[in-house]
Amino acid sequence: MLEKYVKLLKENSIKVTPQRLETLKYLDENRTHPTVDEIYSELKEKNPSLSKTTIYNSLETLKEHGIIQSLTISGTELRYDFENKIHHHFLCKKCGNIIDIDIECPNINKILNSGHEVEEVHGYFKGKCKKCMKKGS
Amino acid sequence: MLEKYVKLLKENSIKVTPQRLETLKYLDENRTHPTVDEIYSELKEKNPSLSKTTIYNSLETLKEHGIIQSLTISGTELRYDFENKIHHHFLCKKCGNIIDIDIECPNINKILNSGHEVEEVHGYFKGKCKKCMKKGS
DNA sequence: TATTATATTGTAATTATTACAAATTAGAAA
DNA sequence: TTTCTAATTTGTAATAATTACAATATAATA
Repeated sequence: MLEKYVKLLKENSIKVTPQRLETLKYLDENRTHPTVDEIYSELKEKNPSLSKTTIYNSLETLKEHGIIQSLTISGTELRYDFENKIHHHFLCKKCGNIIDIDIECPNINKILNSGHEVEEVHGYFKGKCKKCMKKGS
Repeated sequence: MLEKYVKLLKENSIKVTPQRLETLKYLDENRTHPTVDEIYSELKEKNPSLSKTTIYNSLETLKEHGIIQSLTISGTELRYDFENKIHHHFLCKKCGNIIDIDIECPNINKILNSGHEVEEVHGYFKGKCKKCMKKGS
């Protein structure tokens, strides 16, 4: 069941540890762009000796290798995304949910031609989501 | 000299205070997307009794009224921009500079049609800037 | 000029993240 | 399988950004 994640780590020459596997599994199964604290709190249930520093370290390592990506959409805390392909995000200021927006960025080529070397592309929209709009208030 | 900023505040029915004027002036004259601390440190030179909380409050008020915008590009701290029209930004991971990228976002209409209400649009690119590329290393 | 709601100040609290040393462990080599 | 070592995990302490809040001061109105 964890084979998928073992493979991911080995392909990237990253040592396979239970903490890294569980972190990956959590991100894969929770596509809600969780915070470090959300990941930590959940995983600590099953592994009480888990340290939050380990979560920080694991996420950093996974990100460095391009396996996952981090979002700076909220401004106050980092959020993580198992999906590592470029896509956009919508943050609802009302309910706090972060919604995936699957659109291409047609501007990347312009940037590439500008002489800068692009490693990350982030498209963030912020406002009130469809659901919250319907609810009114 | 500060008339420009007085006008901006009055147009938005915001009380005119020296702190707000100086904050606006600083942002207008420093298009480097400064942090709260940078703004505070600089303005404190001329006004030693200035409180950092005031800078936070002023920036929040100005942002609420759409006079300035905040950037969450770095993830660890907010940055502020006098330019309030939609444009993109490039963060160089080497030198830390944030460069304005004047491109349109052709995707906004897609989002608007999706049922979400969009208040902010952020386009962030991260990597190594032209200058740092030339320097090598 | 007097009044009042709002803004500023200063301090303390909160929250996210990083630093770091000691203990543990994954994976290579014997 | 056992040993070894570099890398990882853990736990605590430190740092940094932001927010809360009460007391004081001030802008703008009457």
